[in-house]
Amino acid sequence: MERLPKRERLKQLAIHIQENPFVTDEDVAHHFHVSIQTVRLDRMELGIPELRERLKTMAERSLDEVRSLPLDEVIGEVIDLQLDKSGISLLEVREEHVFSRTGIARGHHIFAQANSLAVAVIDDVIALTASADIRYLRPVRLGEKCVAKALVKRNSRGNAKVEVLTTVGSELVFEGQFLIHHTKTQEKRS
Amino acid sequence: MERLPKRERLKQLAIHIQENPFVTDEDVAHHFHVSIQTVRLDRMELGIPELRERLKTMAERSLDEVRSLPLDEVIGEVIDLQLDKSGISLLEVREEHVFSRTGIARGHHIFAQANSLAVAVIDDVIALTASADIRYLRPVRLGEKCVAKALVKRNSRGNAKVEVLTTVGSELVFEGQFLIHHTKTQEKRS
DNA sequence: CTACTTTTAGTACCTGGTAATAAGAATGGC
DNA sequence: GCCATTCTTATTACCAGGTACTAAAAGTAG
Repeated sequence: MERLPKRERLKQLAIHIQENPFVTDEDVAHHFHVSIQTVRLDRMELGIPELRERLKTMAERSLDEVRSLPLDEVIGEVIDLQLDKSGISLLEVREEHVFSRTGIARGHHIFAQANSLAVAVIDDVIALTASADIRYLRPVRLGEKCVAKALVKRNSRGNAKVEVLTTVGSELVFEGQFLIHHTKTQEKRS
Repeated sequence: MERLPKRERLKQLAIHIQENPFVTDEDVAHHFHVSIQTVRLDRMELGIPELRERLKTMAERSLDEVRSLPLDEVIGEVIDLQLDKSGISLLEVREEHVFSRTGIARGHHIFAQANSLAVAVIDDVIALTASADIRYLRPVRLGEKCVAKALVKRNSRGNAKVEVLTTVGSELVFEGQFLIHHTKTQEKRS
């Protein structure tokens, strides 16, 4: 590739990175026959984030689809729902939830119940789990009934903190603190 | 969180990272009340990659879905297709392909035509673009007809290199070298 | 030629690691 | 209790892929 005038190079560079988002500044520099410093200046000028930031954004995008659950996809049965306040759901552990040998429920099913309830309890069209701090206290077995109780601890604009406690009988088996990002509208279901 | 015996910590740590893939070793160390070195030893032992590797994998997963195009979603009209050899497609630039003011086609439509043809020309059930080295030579305008010609330059097991040249009339407007990953089967369409 | 713009290079620092080494602490068996 | 083993922690050197800043060199236009 021949060297381009700056304006043309900026244009081509933006396209190049857009279509090769895994590319390093060094690779771009080789491609356009300029120094790495020039590439970085160009990227700044174009407002294109560095490779690691781009990867992070793409990774987040990848997770968004997994985590965004409409109400009708809450894991378990919704027993009670007080939007922006609290909720309760029930999950009976069945064959497909457990490791085949041990009869112990796989952690991610327990998490899924809690996570989906945490999202569902937020009164907004779009609500996503941004982060979670969770704890498993006891294995859950085939046939046991998990009662997840969600409590909205805090709900500022765009961010909500939801605590979910899951019990079997009176015994606590799982607890989680979920940070939920949501759009700032206050009406999800009329 | 109380300190856990190693076996229990390994188990919990695996779950924690799985469900919080954006978490740093430092955060994990705080969470489990152990040193960062211990977390790293644990991660190694569990075979869990470092944060940046995880992000990269997730980002790649994010792109996979975008890039995988079945034949019936090739952008433009397939004129000729010699599997594992060559292909030709035609794209007429319409209103929805252009910037509203300038009548110039947005680059990514041109790319999409080429990319989808490059993927389609590979005789395999699953073929994905791994990387591309492309060049726009001339803007393409509303109403112009882009003829993309793909030529398979090399096709070893799992990897193929496909060159795509796009012309308007006899004028070259775009060229690209695509590296296509594919599963190693040799029969996509019987 | 001169003023301005662009490019290049170098330095210091950042983040989030890996790898290797070694000492300290904890644990279990005799 | 002692000793061997395992686990934990810390330190050092290094890596990759940057940002931020400074300054000199090169290029461009009037």
